[in-house]
Amino acid sequence: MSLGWMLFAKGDRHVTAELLYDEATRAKVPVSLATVYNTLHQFTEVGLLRQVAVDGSKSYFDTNASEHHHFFVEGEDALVDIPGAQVLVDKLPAAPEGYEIARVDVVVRLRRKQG
Amino acid sequence: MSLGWMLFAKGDRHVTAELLYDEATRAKVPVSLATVYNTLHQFTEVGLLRQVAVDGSKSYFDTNASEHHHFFVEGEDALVDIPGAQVLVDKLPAAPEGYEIARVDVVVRLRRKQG
DNA sequence: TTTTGTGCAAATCGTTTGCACCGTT
DNA sequence: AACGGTGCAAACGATTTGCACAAAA
Repeated sequence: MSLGWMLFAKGDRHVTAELLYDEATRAKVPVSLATVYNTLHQFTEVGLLRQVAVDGSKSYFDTNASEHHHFFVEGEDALVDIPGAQVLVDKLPAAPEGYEIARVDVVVRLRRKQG
Repeated sequence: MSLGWMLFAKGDRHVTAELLYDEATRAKVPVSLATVYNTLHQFTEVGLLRQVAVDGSKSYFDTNASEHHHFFVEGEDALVDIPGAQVLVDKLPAAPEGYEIARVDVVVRLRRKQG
């Protein structure tokens, strides 16, 4: 419950399990990391969160579960929403026989411009 | 070297480290998993492979390093190329100040149709 | 007392790293 | 003897799981 409030009270956010864990700890809510994971998964199953896989290691949970895409800043590991309307995917290929499209994820990978 | 042959002899492939490791073991090429990882990373640095992050856990290496996107079958963990020409992303948002777009990844998540 | 829910210690799994070994200069 | 390259055992970090405890029936 407390975790729920932390997640959704502040508007759209992208959290990693560890980030939420630290936040909870700082807020003197005593939970273990495992509990944070379990809670995040439960919210995800119910459709309140969306799990975003963007780089190999950690995974992000997005409190904005609606259709939209992401910027991902390499090296900084920051994830930023792109409003759904700003990306338009044309010409989606047909799904192979027997399968249907569950979701389309677009990740725009950013790199800090040098100079 | 042997790993290189395994990877590129069979045309376009998507391998996980573990898959390549099993293959090598079966082919009586004695390597450790760590070596497989190191080798995959070296190939990637040199631009012969492309690392694809598609779900939180394992990561895939694609022997097709050119610009193209992927189908990903949930539950089966299968990764399939979509020829580059079959996906067209319109209206890319501008990169935020100070950043440039490094790459755009599109993952079309598939689910087995029931019935 | 049984049953159901909750939280976490410990295990798991993919991945990385530091170092030992060996051939070459 | 110093150097460079290669492979891997062991460490690591993110995530999952099995189980112990507690409240409800």
